[in-house]
Amino acid sequence: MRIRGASPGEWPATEAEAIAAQERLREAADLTGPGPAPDEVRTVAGVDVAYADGGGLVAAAVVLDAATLTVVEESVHAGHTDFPYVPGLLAFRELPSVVAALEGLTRRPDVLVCDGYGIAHPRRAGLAVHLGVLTGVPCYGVAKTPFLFTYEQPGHERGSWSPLTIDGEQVGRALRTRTGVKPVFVSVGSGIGIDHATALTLRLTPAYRQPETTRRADHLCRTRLASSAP
DNA sequence: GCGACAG
DNA sequence: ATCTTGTCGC
Repeated sequence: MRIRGASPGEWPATEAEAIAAQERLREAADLTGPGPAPDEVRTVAGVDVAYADGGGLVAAAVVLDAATLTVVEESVHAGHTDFPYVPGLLAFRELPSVVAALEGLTRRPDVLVCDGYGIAHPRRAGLAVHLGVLTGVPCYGVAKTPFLFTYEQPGHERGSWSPLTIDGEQVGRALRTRTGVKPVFVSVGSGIGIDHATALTLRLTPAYRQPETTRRADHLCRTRLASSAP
């Protein structure tokens, strides 16, 4: 898929620049409307990155058929990053390689699912917001561990959820994807509402806590990194 | 004031 | 994220 505006020319080099860029980005997010309903979603793409020592990395994008959860297409990109991991600035570390992996796809998926957060973020500009704005593809995030918000434990049953709150504002949901298993944290990025994001996530989790999209992408980049290690 | 903090 | 042994359960 082709991605516009991914020019590395004005990529932030410092934390201050990155934070300023996020303040502007949050204005660009499309947080209106429900976005595509699960039944309208034909293909879903998952993205993930695996890191080596010294900045080496492999990014992967995997497109699944939303109905059968079958792999339709895969793309990997081996590269590196100089941006360190800083809580709140994950996007600047992962985005360039993720975009490169997405550009290797021949199709434009209907929805994008990534690791980490969307608006459940200190500046409402998590990785899913960046990706959604940059690609124009409806995008949301599914994270495994809590970040900067408060929430009540959702019900024990698969499908139950509770709101994620920052200063009284709802920024996502703690969603139980498997009965009796720790919840995941869903927050929208751009182009899709939390209801459809929640419903789609449940369709993507027939057997495991994490969405199949994430599992496939994780396995792909991890395997590729291992087989290319020194 | 200090620490914690998606991956 | 990554580094790691054994262990419980289907």
